[in-house]
Amino acid sequence: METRELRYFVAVAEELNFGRAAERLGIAQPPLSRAIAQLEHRLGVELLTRTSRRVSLTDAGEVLLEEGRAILGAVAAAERRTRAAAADRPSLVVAAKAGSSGEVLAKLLDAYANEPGAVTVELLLCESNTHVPLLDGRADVALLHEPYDPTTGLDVEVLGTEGQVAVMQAAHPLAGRSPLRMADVSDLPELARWPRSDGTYPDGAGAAVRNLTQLFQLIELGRAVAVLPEVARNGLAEGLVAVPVVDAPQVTTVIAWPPHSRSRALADLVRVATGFS
Amino acid sequence: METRELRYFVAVAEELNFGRAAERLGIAQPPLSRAIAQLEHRLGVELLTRTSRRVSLTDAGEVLLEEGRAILGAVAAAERRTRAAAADRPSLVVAAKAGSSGEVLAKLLDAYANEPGAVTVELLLCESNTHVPLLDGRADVALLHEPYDPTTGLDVEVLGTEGQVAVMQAAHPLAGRSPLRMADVSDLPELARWPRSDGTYPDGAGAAVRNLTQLFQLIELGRAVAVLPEVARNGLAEGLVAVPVVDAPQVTTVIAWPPHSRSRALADLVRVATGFS
DNA sequence: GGCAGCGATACCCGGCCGGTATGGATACCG
DNA sequence: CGGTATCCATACCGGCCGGGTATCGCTGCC
Repeated sequence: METRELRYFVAVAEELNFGRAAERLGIAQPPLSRAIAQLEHRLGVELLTRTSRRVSLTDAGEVLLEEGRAILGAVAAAERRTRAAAADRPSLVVAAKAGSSGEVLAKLLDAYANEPGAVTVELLLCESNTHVPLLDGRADVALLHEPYDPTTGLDVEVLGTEGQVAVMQAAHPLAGRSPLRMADVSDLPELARWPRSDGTYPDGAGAAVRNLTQLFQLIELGRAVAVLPEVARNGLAEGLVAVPVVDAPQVTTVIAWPPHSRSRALADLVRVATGFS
Repeated sequence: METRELRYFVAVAEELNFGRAAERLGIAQPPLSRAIAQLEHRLGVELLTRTSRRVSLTDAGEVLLEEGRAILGAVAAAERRTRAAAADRPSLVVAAKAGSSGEVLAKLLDAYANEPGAVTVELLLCESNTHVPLLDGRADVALLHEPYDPTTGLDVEVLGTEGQVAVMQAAHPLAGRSPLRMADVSDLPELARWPRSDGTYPDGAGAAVRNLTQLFQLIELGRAVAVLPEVARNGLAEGLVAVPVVDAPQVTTVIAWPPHSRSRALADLVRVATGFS
């Protein structure tokens, strides 16, 4: 199985439409049809059911889609890491969610910079899906928040745990009540909705947001309420309040990296990070 | 980067000889040279340094070798799992080291067979490197022993922990002393040597063994001594003794599976396994 | 029933992969 | 010190395959 075949199959499986997939791949539709047919023939497995009107995935196709995405990510990662290893000046790329864990990050970078043998550290600030750059090799290490960021297939060390608070306008009806429970906020029409890992939004009435800047703007306008880790209390804007949500899941901040990583710099960074837990 | 290029590069990187690598790949040497040169050109990175007499890996080459092996394993796994998903009768393949953990395994398989919705379970008995079939998709789940089996990149649940004993002839000079320390046995000329993951043996004087049958035969002949998990006491042959080694690392038996696994059958098996810890 | 959308088929062309032959460099040996 | 064996690179050629265009056949839908 060649990566070209996997790229083609993943495109078709995601679009569920040969024409659009071909366009996305920058080739014509007939060679794509043929490539998929060849792949199915070589595997001896039917991956897609085509009624000449609608394309859908078989069970085997679902499996190959998942595996294929992982492989394509690994290939991209391999290329990036190989090039990075050839660069004479070694460096570490740290992925983190913009806005969140700013203090932990600052402390970590300061502490690491004082290490003997510290290398250049680049920051990769993400809006969401902070784990993705780790999987495709754009980052060497990431700060993630369980249970919101997926960590399967990654090595992790726990840095800390905290509860969550509901952030809202001081004038909000719930602002006076304390403590809150999840049931109090989960039905709010203005509860913020975050994108899923595929970029789509879950159904619901609340505001669809993509990053913390958007979110706080909407909260200040009274158009949104959000449940966030406790650190969000720090530097809260005028007119906003944070109310503890006692039964919200605990948020665990972890430092994560791809398995098999053997870089000295990464090991140092992780050691420093876990040192001041 | 195509998997063909990765296969070629991994072959050359492992053989460090274009001729032998080409032979192993079943192609002639010149196309292989060209393919590697093209790969280097496209990556913009020198992967191998060739003096027309000796080939060696650059730092970037080392990285790509490691990543490439993982990718090729993942590709093989994807093919196997896709085919398995197409088979109408689902089944689970469990990898385990032959001879070791026999009781745990028997209990586990019995308990799982009584589960509602249990699927057929196949056993894949390995001599060593039990984790490999997990990485290349020949197995869905494995029983591993930390710290001897690598578990990076796998999801694991701990099943149990035990100490280790030194197994030797009853006539051995150390047989009377109890307890032993690692220092007592680590210098023994007849201490058994196990293969590393690449199949080569570490240097040393002891007997080179590949599986437990060989090992016990050599121990009975007085040609070997081995440090093994405590379960090895059970059913020890006549004339052999097991002496506790107090400072040997604790052996943890874990059940491990590839991350992202979403099969119902696997989840059931893991639940059953952790249930009777 | 006509039409639009979509995948499959037919056929052609060019590039690339793989082959053989050979050159050039280096270590080894007499 | 020259000969030779070894090993990788280069040169060149042929066939296969991936990609293109044109077109057909099927299926919902107005």
